[in-house]
Formats: sequence, C-alpha cells, structure tokens
Amino acid sequence: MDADTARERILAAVRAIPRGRVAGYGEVARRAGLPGRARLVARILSSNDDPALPWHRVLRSDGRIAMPAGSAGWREQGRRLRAEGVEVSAGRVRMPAQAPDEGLDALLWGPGPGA
DNA sequence: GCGGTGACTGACA
DNA sequence: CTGTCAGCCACCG
Repeated sequence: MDADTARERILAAVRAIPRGRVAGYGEVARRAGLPGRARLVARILSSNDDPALPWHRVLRSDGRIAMPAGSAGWREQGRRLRAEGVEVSAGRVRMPAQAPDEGLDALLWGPGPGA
C-alpha cells in the first residue's frame, strides 16, 4: 500500500481507541495492518493537524508518554488523559497488565463498535 | 545516493 | 530499576 493509505489506516486506528483507554504505538500500527511500524505511527501523530484526533491516547510500549518529560506536549497529554479518567503518574499510565481479569485486547480496545 | 534523526521496540546486560 | 544495541522506516540536508 502507499504512504497515504497507511496514514489513513493509522489515523483510523487511533480514532478507534475508546475514551478513557490507551494503546501503544506498536499496538496501533498492528491494528492498522502495519506491524512493526511504530515509528511511522509516531511520525504521523507528530505531523497531525486534526484537533479531533485522540493522539493523547497513544503511549510507548512501556506505558510512558513518548514526548520529552516536562515538555508542553507531555504535560498536555497527561492532562487530557487524566481528564478522561486515566491514571497517570510521573508521565506513566497504568497499563492493562495490572487488571488480569480481562484479556489484554479487550482492555485496550473494549467491546468496541463491532461488538 | 548517504548519513543523521526521531512522539518506537524488544532483547540483553 | 538504567543503559546499550540492533532493527525499524520516512524525512531532511
């Protein structure tokens, strides 16, 4: 597929993250049908201009905010996440692994529109 | 074409 | 826990 299609899919995957939930760059890439393209996801978000895109729900694989700690974007992301009820401490989000009752996939994406 | 860079990641020490 | 390393890939000078 071409670069434009890839971007569309990635943006769609990001938009699919439910409010109050988070997903990793690699996870988003995988959901977009582009496994291993975490860096592409990061690049897309960094150049994104859509104010409606929930970019703040995308985190690094270790649960930490990807931007430089203390930067404006870093603070903004933490603020938006907490505003949605996501627990954030020291720039880190509580990962789904701490809630073993449900599958990781279900926790990340929930029932979603397809269920 | 080439090397540097980055909102990345998993493996290892 | 922190650091280093090799992959990764689009973009830029």
